[in-house]
Amino acid sequence: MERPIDIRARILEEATRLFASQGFDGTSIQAIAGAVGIRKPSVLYHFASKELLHQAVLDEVLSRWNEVLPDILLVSSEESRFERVMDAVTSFFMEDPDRARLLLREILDRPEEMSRRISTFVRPWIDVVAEQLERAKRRSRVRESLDPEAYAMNVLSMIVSGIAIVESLSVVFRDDPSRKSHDRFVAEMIRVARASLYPHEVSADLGKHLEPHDG
Amino acid sequence: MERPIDIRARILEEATRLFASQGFDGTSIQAIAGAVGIRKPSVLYHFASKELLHQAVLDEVLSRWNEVLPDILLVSSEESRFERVMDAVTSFFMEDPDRARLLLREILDRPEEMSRRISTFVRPWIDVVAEQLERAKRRSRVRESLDPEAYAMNVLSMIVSGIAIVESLSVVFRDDPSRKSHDRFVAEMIRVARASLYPHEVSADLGKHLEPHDG
DNA sequence: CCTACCGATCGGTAGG
DNA sequence: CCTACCGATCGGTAGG
Repeated sequence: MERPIDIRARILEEATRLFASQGFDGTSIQAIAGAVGIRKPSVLYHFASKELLHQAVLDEVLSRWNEVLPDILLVSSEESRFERVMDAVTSFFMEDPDRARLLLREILDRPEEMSRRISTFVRPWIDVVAEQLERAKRRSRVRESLDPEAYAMNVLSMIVSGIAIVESLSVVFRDDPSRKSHDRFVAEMIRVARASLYPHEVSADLGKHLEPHDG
Repeated sequence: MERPIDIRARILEEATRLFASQGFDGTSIQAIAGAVGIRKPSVLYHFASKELLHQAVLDEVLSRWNEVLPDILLVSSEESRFERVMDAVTSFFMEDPDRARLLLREILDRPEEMSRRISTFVRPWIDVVAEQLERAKRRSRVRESLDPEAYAMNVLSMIVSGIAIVESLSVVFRDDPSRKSHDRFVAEMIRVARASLYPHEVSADLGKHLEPHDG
């Protein structure tokens, strides 16, 4: 039972989990090896250095991001593009909150390196979305006072950070059934993003991302 | 010139800066000693262990928080309380973005410990603000669909995270005069928080936090 | 993929 | 506040 299958993938999996929760400096190769069930030099056989393993973990997250986003930009009509992108980004990070924690840590740990990555991976579709919002503004379909680029970056930042830390924030809620306050926080995050976009009240289908939890 | 004055305060100052930018695990006592201009064991004379220094750094940030917030809650009228608290929180973290980075790192590194601290330091005034928002909702002064507790936590999360990482996100803007895109991001953050609160368009005095940079 | 081992650095102590 | 030093752990290598 449970044959090795692909040790390299197992190392990446555990490294992702540990880097996300303990940080790069807080995670030893020893700890990763232990989680996989092998010895330290075996990890270094598959990834020549800790830094290269770190790059591989980041590359995996960013390449999955690149699998999802371009399709959505192409497929969506201009009208629904922003909503679709926001839904896709939210789903992407809620699917595995370690992605959000990992990227947030990277921004804190290596701000200049991540600035370059953001230019490469984020700017292209921020540009597309911002352009669409700009046009929508001229047609008065979104608020006059909205700053399209700044708005798009704020929504992205809010989603990534929010999903990364929601578990620790949930203690504040007077709720109890564990998962409930997590969902309330995320649903309100989406409401804030939408409500600050449109000039009028909207009662859109909030909370659609939460369905998997509800059953 | 530049006499020692208070070495203990200097250690706290450099430790705060380094913990915020490199993280706890990424900062050695050696590095802190070097920044202060003393030797490693001298740091450990003033703070018996790295962990105790870490606690002292956090305690200082949280006690400054406690100096500012309670007064604002007491002084503000119920009508303006939320706006006042949001302004105070924004000012607090923009005054020294290391505070935001430090707290964000703590939430990522020690989620359970920080949950307890959040219960102690944040919940009390989230409760007050949420109660006010609840009453305002009944009087239809804020949006029907708004979840007061979740909204307050989202705004707090957005402010802390946004200020912590704004420098890395600013590369996306087509701006150039360096500081400008930083300000645009923060101004839009405040606009998003306000616009998603009220049922009607508001043209409040946005960007008042940005004055120090402009003048 | 392992055992055995490397120099460097870690947090921390002794003793002044 | 310093020099000198401790054991433990770090990332990484040799060699099979």
